[in-house]
Amino acid sequence: MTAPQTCAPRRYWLMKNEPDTESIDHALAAPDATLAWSGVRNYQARNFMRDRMQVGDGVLYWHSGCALPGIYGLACIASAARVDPTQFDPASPYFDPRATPDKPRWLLVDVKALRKTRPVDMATLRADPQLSRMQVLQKGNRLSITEVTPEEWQHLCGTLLQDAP
DNA sequence: GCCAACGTTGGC
DNA sequence: GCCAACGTTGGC
Repeated sequence: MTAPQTCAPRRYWLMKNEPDTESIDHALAAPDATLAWSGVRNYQARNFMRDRMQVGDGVLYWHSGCALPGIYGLACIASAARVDPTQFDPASPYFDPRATPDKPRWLLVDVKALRKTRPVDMATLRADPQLSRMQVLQKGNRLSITEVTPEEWQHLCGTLLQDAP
């Protein structure tokens, strides 16, 4: 017999962003250190936001498309999923002509940056046997949002993401 | 800039 | 509903 799920367990996420314009530094400098995570155009990632994310979930803030992709900060989910307005904006690179306000296709969440970490790149992650199953390390992974297990999160926080000695 | 992997599209 | 072609992602 399990306890009633009045309070669902916290989950953990890895969220990729381009550091040119939306680095952990940009996020920390934003009002309330919070960014609207717009531009997700993949159904699986959208469904994570819609179905599984909850306010307070932990986030590994990942920089991608840069010299050294990896974890650069810690953040948390700061809002429920809501309609991503960039899908309706013809001037936006994320414009989706098939989306209408009546039938929106894409969602976003607010992400609140908490702090920078030391950079932890993919080679470092791969060198840790306890992290070998992280989705971001799997061949062919292209998802910009992946779920991190509580074990991976705890392990990371206890080792690689601790402040330098 | 390359290219493997994967998602999406659209003809049938 | 199949599946080939195409586009995109993102590490390298």
